[in-house]
Formats: sequence, structure tokens, C-alpha cells
Amino acid sequence: MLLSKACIYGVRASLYMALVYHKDSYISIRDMSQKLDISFHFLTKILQQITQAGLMHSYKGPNGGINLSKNPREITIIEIIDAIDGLDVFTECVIGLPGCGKNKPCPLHEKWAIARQELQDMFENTTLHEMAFNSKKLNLRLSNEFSIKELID
Amino acid sequence: MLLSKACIYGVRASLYMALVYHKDSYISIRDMSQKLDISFHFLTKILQQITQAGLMHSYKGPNGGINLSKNPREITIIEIIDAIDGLDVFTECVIGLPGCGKNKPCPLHEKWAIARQELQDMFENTTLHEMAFNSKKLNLRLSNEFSIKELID
DNA sequence: TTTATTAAAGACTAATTTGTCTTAAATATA
DNA sequence: TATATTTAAGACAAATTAGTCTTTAATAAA
Ligand code: SF4
Ligand code: SF4
Repeated sequence: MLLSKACIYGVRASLYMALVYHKDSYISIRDMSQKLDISFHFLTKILQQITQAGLMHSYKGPNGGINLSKNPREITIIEIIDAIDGLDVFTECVIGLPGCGKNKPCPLHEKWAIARQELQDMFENTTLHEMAFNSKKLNLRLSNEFSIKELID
Repeated sequence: MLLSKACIYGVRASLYMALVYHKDSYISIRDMSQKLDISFHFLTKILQQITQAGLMHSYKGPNGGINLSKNPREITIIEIIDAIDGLDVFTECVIGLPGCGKNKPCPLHEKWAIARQELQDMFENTTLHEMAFNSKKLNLRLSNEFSIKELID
């Protein structure tokens, strides 16, 4: 698995937030966890990491919740990944050898270095807005249970 | 991490086997575990999986060990990965959504489907021989401790 | 035939990741 | 102020992955 479960849930939640984005209102974690079929408490902890990384804001109390700290056009997927798994996967050796770099590269280096860069580019160049826009256009699914149209109604 | 530790160790061991490949002699797991700095017992279990997948043969008793069941020119890295982690990473959704495919693809689909195919191609098109050949040519390292030249002497 | 060497098998432990639960703190509103 | 709602924090448990150890089986060679 390229990304951990926690990271995957973080990306899904971020995408949901982009779908229902309104600059000045908060999304309840409880509500989101039900819509995305993710454990409420687990999701809470994941969102705390994302919040602590500055990508979202939280607000306690009635009508509180989470919102994106900037426009979804300005948030890329790699920022979510960085907040949860970190970016090691984009710098480390695919067969786990130490000292990855130009000095003593492992045998797979030439190919892997290209592939991991492409993966990094993919996550760097995909914004939450772009994902949300395509999702709505095609009525894709963010969970087994609900289609996007059902989620944003 | 794209590949599990077990899988990574399996690939390193396979590469070592290709480096010292002689059609008719066996490599001791104990010796290999020391040269590659991998736990002997853990490596034994990993090699059992690879052996059971038919990629290597084992032989008990004095001067026994493991050897490749075909020429390293005919073994690709993906065969090792398949024997240990399986190939799910090359077919599944990057954000873990069920039902990956044309019916209800996730928002990242277009980019991820290309990237994961490239990764699969990379592992399918890299043979143990190719890795070993490049490794020897450049005197790369398979472990922290020893350079290739030290390993095959 | 006895002994030493080697892999196979499986029980066991440790570490990490994933997930659950309880309590505390902040906030809105009655 | 009292109550309900919501996130924060952290203890705890379950599941998975990683790693260790012991015993058994096969084989070579003395
Ligand atoms: S492939 Fe190499 S340089 Fe690339 S990662 Fe492996 S060791 Fe490092
Ligand atoms: S990206 Fe899509 S189609 Fe591709 S994997 Fe995700 S759900 Fe499946």
C-alpha cells in the first residue's frame, strides 16, 4: 500500500470538505464520518493532524466542526499526505536501502527515481478543487454507500 | 511504503542470488543473511514463500541452501513481489475505494491508473540479471555494510 | 551408523498501525 | 448560569506486520 489507512481517510475527508466547501461554515466530523463510513474517533484523530499542519481550522461547540483554511483550489493532495504519512515515500529507496542518492544508489535507482517523482508530481499537481470538480461532473463515489450527488444534497 | 519489509528483503535476497548465480550450487541462507544484514529466521520464512512460488529451489543438508530455479535473465522483480505482497497495489485504488474500475472510478483515477501501470511495467521489465549487471558495473551496495565487490568475492 | 549441517515448520514475542472509548475543554443558546 | 453540542486529548484494545526461537526433517560425510 502506497499510503497508510490514516492517510487515505485523510484524503477522502479532505475531498469531502472540498465538495461541500463554504468559506464560513464548519463541517461536523460526526456527520462526515457517517457519510464517508469512517470511524468517528479515528477520523477525529486524523483531522487533528491535518489541523495541526495548518490545512484546516476547527471550532468547538454547537455548529462547530472543521473547515479548510484556504480555498480548495490552493490545496494539493500532497499537503494532506505530508501531514499524515510524511513525504519519505517520495525520497526513499524502493527496496529500503540506506543512503539513497547519487553517491551509492541501489540497482533499481534509475527507474524508481523517475517513477517516484511522477507520483510526487501527480499528488503535487492535483488540487482538492480539481478532484471535487471532476467528482461532481461524473457523479463518482467517495464511499461504498453514497454517490457524490447524495453526499452534497 | 510501497512494498512491505518482507518483500523488500525478498527482492534484496533475490538480487544477491543473481549476483552469485551458479546454475548448480546452493547459497546458504545463513551466509546470505549475514552478508545482507537481514535476520536469518525472518529471511528463511521469506525465502520459503519464494520457494513455494516456484522461483527458487531449496536443498537441505551440508552444502545445501537455495538456488534460483531459472536463469536471472528470466526472472523479473514483479515475480518476487507477487510471491510476497501480491499484486493488489497495482490494481487497487490509491485512496482505498472499493470497486476500482471503469464503472465507478475515484476522483484520482485518471492519474493514478497511469502511475500504477508505470510502476507495474517497471517491475515487470526489470530482470534480476539486469539489476545484478548494473550493480556489478557500478559497484553499488546491497547493504550498509558491504559493497557488491565485497559481497561476490 | 553417527554426527554435523542445512532448510522447514510453526509457536512465540515485539513493534506498529488501526480502531475504540472515556474524559476534558470550548462554545452557543436557552 | 445551566445545558447541549462539538472538538481535543489521551488511555486503551485489536489487528497486522515484523522479528525470534525451538524443534523437526533431510542430507552429506566421517
Ligand atoms: S533506487 Fe536507489 S537511489 Fe534510488 S532509491 Fe534505491 S537506493 Fe536510492
Ligand atoms: S483511482 Fe479509481 S479507478 Fe483508479 S483507482 Fe481510485 S477508484 Fe479506482
